[in-house]
Amino acid sequence: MSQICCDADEPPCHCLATDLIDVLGRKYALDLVCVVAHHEPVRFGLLEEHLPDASTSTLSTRLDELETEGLLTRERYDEIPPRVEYELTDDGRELGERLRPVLDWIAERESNR
Amino acid sequence: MSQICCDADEPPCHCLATDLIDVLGRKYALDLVCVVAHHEPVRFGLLEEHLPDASTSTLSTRLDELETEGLLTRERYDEIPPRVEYELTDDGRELGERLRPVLDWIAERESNR
DNA sequence: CTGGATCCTTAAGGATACTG
DNA sequence: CAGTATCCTTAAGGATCCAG
Repeated sequence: MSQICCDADEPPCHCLATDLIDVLGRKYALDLVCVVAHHEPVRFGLLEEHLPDASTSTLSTRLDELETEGLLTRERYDEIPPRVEYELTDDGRELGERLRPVLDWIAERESNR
Repeated sequence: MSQICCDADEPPCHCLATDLIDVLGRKYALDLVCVVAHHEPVRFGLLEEHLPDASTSTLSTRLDELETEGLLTRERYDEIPPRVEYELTDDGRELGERLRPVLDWIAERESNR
């Protein structure tokens, strides 16, 4: 935990107050990282199918935020009808891999009930 | 990502919609897991010092939730003035360890700006 | 000291309609 | 198809005060 929090004799640190943590805490953010990781390149419509509880607008803003945070890219193809594809950036994949043990553990723990 | 999301040809999964993910997404939840992990057994007052932006009530409810989720324990000592100590459960420590690579990466990424 | 109770504010998210 | 714009609801969180 050394990098995560200060030592006992140090003044309190606030290392976790980052924009990224903030964004990842919002609804469907982790889900999006996960779904995109597994289906990239993935279109908006498929993301909606995977997250039917999320409203269009929420999904849209979350994707914006994740793009702003540099975790994924949005590629727009000028076709009719329009097509847009989302992919993870290298950072997004790195995060996804580090997230995996956490989410696996949570899923496994959930199934033991 | 196999455990986290369905295969491309399967119907969409919703494996991430768990109470735990929900709670961990709330404000200061990750911070608490981290601070408790590094300072346990830790008293309420010290948690407040570490998270000065969090209100007393938020901290309190978050601790309740984390206890309900089985991630930490609250030990009350009948003294005057009262003393309460928080510790992680085995599950809490397990989560903390799996969270570490994620948070380390975020912190490191943050510092490269 | 450790909160619980209360009240209040804000912002996150949902529903819907509309457009390039 | 892939959103954006708008409006609205709800719930999360903050501030404050009080109590064991």
